Amino acid sequence: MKFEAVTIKDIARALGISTSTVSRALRDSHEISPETKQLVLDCAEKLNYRPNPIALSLKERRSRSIGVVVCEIANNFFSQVINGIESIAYDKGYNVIISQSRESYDREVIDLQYLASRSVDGLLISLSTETNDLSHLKALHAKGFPIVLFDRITDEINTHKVIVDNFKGGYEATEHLIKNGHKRIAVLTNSEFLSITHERVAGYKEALIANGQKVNENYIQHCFYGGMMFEEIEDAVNKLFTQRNKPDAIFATSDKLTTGCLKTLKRRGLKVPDDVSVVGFSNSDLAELIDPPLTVVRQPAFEMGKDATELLLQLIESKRPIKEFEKRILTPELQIRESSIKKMVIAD
Amino acid sequence: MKFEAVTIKDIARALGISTSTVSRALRDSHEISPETKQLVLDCAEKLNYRPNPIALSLKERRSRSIGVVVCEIANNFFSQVINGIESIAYDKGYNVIISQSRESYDREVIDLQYLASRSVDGLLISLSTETNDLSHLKALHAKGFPIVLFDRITDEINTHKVIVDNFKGGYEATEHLIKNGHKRIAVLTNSEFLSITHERVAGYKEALIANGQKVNENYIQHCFYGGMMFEEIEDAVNKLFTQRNKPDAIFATSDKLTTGCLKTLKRRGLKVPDDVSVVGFSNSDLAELIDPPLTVVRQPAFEMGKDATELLLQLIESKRPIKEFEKRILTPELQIRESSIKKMVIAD
DNA sequence: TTGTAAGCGTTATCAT
DNA sequence: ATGATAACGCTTACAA
Repeated sequence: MKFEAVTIKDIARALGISTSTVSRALRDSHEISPETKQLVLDCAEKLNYRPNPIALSLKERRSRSIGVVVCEIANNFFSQVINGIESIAYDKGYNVIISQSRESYDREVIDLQYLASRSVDGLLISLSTETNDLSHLKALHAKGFPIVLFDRITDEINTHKVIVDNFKGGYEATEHLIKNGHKRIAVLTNSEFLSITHERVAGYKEALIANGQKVNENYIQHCFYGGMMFEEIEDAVNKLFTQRNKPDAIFATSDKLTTGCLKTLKRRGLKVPDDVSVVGFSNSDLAELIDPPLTVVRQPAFEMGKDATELLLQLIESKRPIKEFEKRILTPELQIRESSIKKMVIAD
Repeated sequence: MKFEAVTIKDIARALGISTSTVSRALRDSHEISPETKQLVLDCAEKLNYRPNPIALSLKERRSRSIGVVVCEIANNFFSQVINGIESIAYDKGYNVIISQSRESYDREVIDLQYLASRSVDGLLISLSTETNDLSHLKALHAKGFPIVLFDRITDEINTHKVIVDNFKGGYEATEHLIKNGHKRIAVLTNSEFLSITHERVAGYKEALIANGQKVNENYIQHCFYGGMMFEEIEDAVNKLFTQRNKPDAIFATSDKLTTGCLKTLKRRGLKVPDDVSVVGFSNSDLAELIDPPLTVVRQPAFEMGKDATELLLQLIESKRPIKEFEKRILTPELQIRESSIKKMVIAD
């Protein structure tokens, strides 16, 4: 009882004309008589004809769909990016096919391979935390497959990229803590494989140095899986607080790390900001309702999704090869909510 | 410079054999000599052959992809549902194509039509707030197109459905407020078109009645667009607090309404729970970190996505028509965090 | 203006 | 065991 869809053939048969005529009439070709055109259009309407996009894809060698690979959908930042992606894709008549790497290199490779085997016209990808070897992406890119990297990027592949100014985000967050008198600022961050880690930590370090503070490697805690399992964050935070010189502030470099950090501190009975101040990357609505309202670095996620998609469609639809690849750098916003940061006495 | 993909033809040519032989070898047909098979396999490997899923789709009249229509991706609840959907789809080798109605009936119709025109094998949908007329879905369903409804469903279509026990969620949330002595409990809810609205409000009303309280229609505020624009929530909350008999508690029936409600109260300078207690549906991680930690009704969103997808794939892959459609009802969890609710003196 | 036929990549049927 | 051919639904030279 599968439903048989109406094809161009059915219309042709019904009208006693050829399929090519029908096709032309539907595509509004000028080389067709107005009468026939109307006839076909009416018939198509009556039979509720819908062109088969798959047949079209086969013919045109394009699917009008783009693939998206992110580590996780259920994440404020990425779901907002996807929102941006979908908004542009919808406008341009493209489908969005989503798949999650779940921070696994193997899954990323599989996802990529699957999507790229011509079921999508191009790819938007934010690398998984495990991804160190980029041969899968390189191979694809070398074949001329349109790819745009966003958020977690790599310099090993020369294509369009969209990121926020992670250095700036890290710098400003740290600087804000310093300005409030903090002297022992720790950073809770992701895998060292990730570009965002380097950039945000670099900003952190630079802010310390620019303000005459020393970088203390013990204050830098990496969560390899970015907190996919909560215990990872818990361990990292615990490590920070079991050293002699406990930090007086923490800068968390991602949505998940920020939430996890707050949760862990609460469990340890540490008050924010009385015992320790916290600033983190966060795209959650709730940051301002948290106890106390949190100072956060907010990323223009929606815009990132839109930009990345625009660039990708540009790649897909451009006839001639792109001369130079664009690296678009958006600006993150430090949303200051004073109560979340303890004013320390600045003695010097 | 479009990359030319390797086809079965290329292998055939390279080996000087026919495409049918290649096809058979790749599909591991038994009616083929081991030598040829090995030859083909090696060659395919060498040329890095990938079957073209589009050609396959055309042939098999199935795309191995499913469509998902939700009002919004950047929403804790829905992104968690999508996570569940993706997890099952991935296991079963299906692609997930997402599109957002953005609470617009027109977009929902377009999305549906587009997805259903044979580019997906089935559809998972949670209705938009504007959706009152169901003819688009009915037509599709009547044609035998596999559809599973989740969360915001309708009884007008006889197919598999997955929801949480919204009545129970509404009942327990309200009951919890009553148990703490609240006498003037308002409800902030969605459009009257939505099933979730009816069910949750019904639970609310029933809890009131069961506890000897009267239902006050002035305490029931609907946000037609579910808070897509924040002002809507602000207006609704403001209405609650400009009547003579101001509520002493609010039950918010969705993620977005809960957040928006808290935000509005804060803007109005109303303290939770000193001035008004709040309980809401919420799937945010941050509920427990809010000030004060919020008592919420949490929905098993991931499970909902998984269940809906399983049912859909069952529909898609079943040869014979389903005898009876299943309505799966998951259980929401009332996560009580006492500090968010003011203990009122129970006088009677 | 309209029809015929080839082709997109694959598999299934029928020969050989 | 292998090859030729048709078919999936559509577009587009090329003919008529």
